[in-house]
Amino acid sequence: MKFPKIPMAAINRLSIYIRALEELEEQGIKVISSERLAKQCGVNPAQIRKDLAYFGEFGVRGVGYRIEDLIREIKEILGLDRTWNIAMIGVGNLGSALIRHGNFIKHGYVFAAAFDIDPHKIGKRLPNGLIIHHIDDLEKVVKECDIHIGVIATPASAAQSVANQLIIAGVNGILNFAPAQIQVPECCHVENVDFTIKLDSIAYHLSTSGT
Amino acid sequence: MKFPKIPMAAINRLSIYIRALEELEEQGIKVISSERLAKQCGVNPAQIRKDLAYFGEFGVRGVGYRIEDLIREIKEILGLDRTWNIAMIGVGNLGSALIRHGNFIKHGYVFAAAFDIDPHKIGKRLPNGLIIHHIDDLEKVVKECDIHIGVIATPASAAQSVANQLIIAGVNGILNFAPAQIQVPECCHVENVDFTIKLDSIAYHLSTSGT
DNA sequence: TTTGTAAAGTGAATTAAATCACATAAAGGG
DNA sequence: CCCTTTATGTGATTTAATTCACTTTACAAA
Ligand SMILES: NC(=O)c1ccc[n+]([C@@H]2O[C@H](COP(=O)([O-])OP(=O)(O)OC[C@H]3O[C@@H](n4cnc5c(N)ncnc54)[C@H](O)[C@@H]3O)[C@@H](O)[C@H]2O)c1
Ligand SMILES: NC(=O)c1ccc[n+]([C@@H]2O[C@H](COP(=O)([O-])OP(=O)(O)OC[C@H]3O[C@@H](n4cnc5c(N)ncnc54)[C@H](O)[C@@H]3O)[C@@H](O)[C@H]2O)c1
Repeated sequence: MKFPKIPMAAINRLSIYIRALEELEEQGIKVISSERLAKQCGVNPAQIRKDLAYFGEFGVRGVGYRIEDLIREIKEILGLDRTWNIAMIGVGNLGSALIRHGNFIKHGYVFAAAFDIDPHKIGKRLPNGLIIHHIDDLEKVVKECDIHIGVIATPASAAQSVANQLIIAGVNGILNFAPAQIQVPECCHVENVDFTIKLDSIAYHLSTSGT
Repeated sequence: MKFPKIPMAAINRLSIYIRALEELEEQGIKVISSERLAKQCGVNPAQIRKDLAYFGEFGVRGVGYRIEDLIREIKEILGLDRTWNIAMIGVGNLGSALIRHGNFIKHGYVFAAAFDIDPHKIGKRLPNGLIIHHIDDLEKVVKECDIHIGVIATPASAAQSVANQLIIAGVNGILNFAPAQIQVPECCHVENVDFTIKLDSIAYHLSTSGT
């Protein structure tokens, strides 16, 4: 295959495929066809084959994909053949729930540091052992802990300033939970999570389908 | 305009526009052009005009959009000219953080009931006054409280069974936080929220841009 | 070894979405 | 009252993503 632009949607689907493949592997299944995998993921079989074809040939014609190998290959494509250290900014309601959550570590994401601006929280120790640092120590701690991803769980009003601090500290990947549109330079990649947009979409569907 | 299929992406953008418009309104601005709004939302101006054109004509040529009116119109399009009662299923880490969060009510989403299966939690009262019901009382409570949306915040292993119960209870809108692909009938609309997919996307970008 | 079959890989066709570019309409000033 | 400015609304165009349909290849059974 030549040099195609890879659709972002394809990247996101790779994550979905991994989830399904890991589940199948747990069930002891060794090999799967694009057709069966597609059914499980709710997509078109050709879609799976094309998504994978952007990166190489991973299947065996007439047989299917060896699950163990495919998981490893996709993880390599996505950069998940390593762990990623994450900084949590804003240890409130949501931030502490995320840190407490055990699922991230299973996928190689490690909360390696936490930050807040509230004097009552600074210095406190979280259940998992992390100490809450002052946001002004961000740059120092990011270096020390080799952090590459920042999660913004502050109020929306602080989101842009926190993003700026992250970028100065050399963090180029941001997961933003605040309902704010943050501006970052080219080098930085931001993903936004906004539950209310999802709820709005549900509300739209319920309204238009006569419920 | 005739009868175009409306892209789902357009619906999601309407939510984004509302957020921006509400912010502008707070700043005392009355009227805005598609160009300025587009800048703020990080999209193409023609995109905004086209998205709105699916539903009618809301602007004034040569002038722009009256912000107050446009907010009202978009809310009506999305079905946000009312409140929506929500049931939280699974009052754990994440579920309780969501219930505690004040932002949903501002957008007209009300947590009207909470459910769990853990005997230690059933009957307990949450900070906001809600009592945690047993999941088996779902159908009854859904009727009593006029609930139309269910939020699944249980472990992935319980997600499908909870979804089934929601549908039997007559809930046709589901926001699913569990990392599971749930199957529902045509009449039901599901939105999935999976943070690890977003993290995977960040990892991919960091890996491929030589960081 | 040969042959039948299953399923990956892929160029072509289709479908969908985003953007352009211009005709159109409102507002304001001379 | 007309002319200029401005920004919407939209058909045409471009770009992107998905799906189809066929070719290729590996394997297994005879
Ligand atoms: N909690 C939820 O369920 C939920 C759901 C959707 C969206 N969100 C969004 O996530 C964000 C966090 O929500 P929350 O409920 O945890 O809020 P919260 O108020 O409980 O926590 C916010 C934390 O950020 C800290 N903070 C404020 N400014 C800061 C700064 N400049 N640097 C570092 N820390 C700072 C505060 O001290 C506080 O501890 C908000 O933007 C909210 O809109 C939350
Ligand atoms: N906490 C997070 O930050 C986070 C992040 C991403 C995804 N998730 C996902 O959200 C879900 C919930 O996460 P959590 O951290 O809150 O887990 P949790 O274990 O803290 O809470 C789950 C709750 O669901 C209840 N439950 C289990 N089976 C049930 C059933 N059949 N009916 C009703 N209630 C039931 C449990 O009793 C428990 O109270 C999980 O699927 C998790 O993977 C959580």
